[in-house]
Amino acid sequence: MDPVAGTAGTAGTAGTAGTDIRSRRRAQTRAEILDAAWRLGAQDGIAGLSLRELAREVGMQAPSLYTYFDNKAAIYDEMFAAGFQELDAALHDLDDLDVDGDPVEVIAGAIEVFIAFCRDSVPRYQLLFTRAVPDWEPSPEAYAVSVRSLDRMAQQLSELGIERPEHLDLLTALTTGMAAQQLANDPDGDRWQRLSRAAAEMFIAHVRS
Amino acid sequence: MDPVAGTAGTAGTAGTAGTDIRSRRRAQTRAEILDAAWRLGAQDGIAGLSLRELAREVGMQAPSLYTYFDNKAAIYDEMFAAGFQELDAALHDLDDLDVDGDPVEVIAGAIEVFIAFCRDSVPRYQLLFTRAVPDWEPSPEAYAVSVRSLDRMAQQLSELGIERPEHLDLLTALTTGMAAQQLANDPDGDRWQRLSRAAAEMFIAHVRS
DNA sequence: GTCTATATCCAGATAGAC
DNA sequence: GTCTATCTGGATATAGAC
Repeated sequence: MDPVAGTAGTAGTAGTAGTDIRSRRRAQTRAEILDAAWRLGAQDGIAGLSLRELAREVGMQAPSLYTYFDNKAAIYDEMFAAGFQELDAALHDLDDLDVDGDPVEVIAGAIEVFIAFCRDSVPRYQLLFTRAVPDWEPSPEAYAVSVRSLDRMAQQLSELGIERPEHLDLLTALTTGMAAQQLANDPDGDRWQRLSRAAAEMFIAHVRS
Repeated sequence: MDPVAGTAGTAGTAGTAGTDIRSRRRAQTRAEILDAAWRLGAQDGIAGLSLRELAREVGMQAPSLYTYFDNKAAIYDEMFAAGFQELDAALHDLDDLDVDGDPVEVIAGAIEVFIAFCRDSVPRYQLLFTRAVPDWEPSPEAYAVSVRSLDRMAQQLSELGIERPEHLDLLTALTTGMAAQQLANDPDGDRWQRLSRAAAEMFIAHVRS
């Protein structure tokens, strides 16, 4: 009943970082629910997620989910924010190459990683980068997470000398377009992913011209 | 009651090209229904189309729609095929430039036209180029229409000397990516559309290298 | 915290009278 | 060809017992 190693959380608040035994258990159940949501999203598309199914997947009845999340939109919100944090992590590894890397190598790596990230979880791709879920859009808080993530990407590019907005816009169109084509038209192959280097060469040549 | 200028259609068949008075009236009502479907799709997203709403929009009760279409999927199918025929028409005008045009000009024009086409009708864009409608995919017949349309586009590009599959794949990714970014992030502006020429220059320079 | 039962609302599709 | 009435099945969400 007492805090084990409390830092800030008050027992019983809605935070996910509580250290109280109860809140730890609660956080774990929430994580299980979100895991199950990704799993179901991979089966029926993220837009097809139903709370009944989700509850069954974690072995409870649908109304019990409301103990852990305010509503369905809150579940999407948490998944959305978590997805961008995973994108940050995936792109963070590229930082090692930034220092003395050829821009072509860095951009090629970034495109490659981005497409791989999208392929790694189709429902995550749908939730983060398409408007696949009707009647839902990220809450301001969740949206802020995505903005920060994209800002960091722009920051990394500016360190390569790519700073003109037109260039950034071209690159985002190219990269997201390649990912979209890959998932839509060759989900099990690498028809667009293997063009990452060619795309990077094309783009850098344009920036330098 | 008698055929007016019959060519082939038998009165009462499912064809849309009948010349019988009855079948002409039927074709017109079908067209009205499809018009209304595009209109509603612009309001709530093409995925949110409901047969009840659609019926109300054309002044009938929902079950009456089944006189004109087998089911909801058949409505989507006709809209899908019609959308690609409209794309053909939009791109057909570019043929005039093909003969002696600079490839950069032709590609820039094609990108520009494609983005404009997508912006011209968001629900059409959603239906043709995204997987926005859950539990629906085009029938083989409708799909064949889209394949023919894309084949024609590839044919036009090969006349410009762009024939390597890798180049076609890069161009489709770039073009669809620009359209997607335009609609998602600047629906009322031209932030990506105005980059059509820059994108074309970038692409052609790459092809020539 | 979990359950059963239910409220409320919506969907696509069919039966059968007129 | 159009209608009313209905079937069937789904959804999110809440009330209240335990």
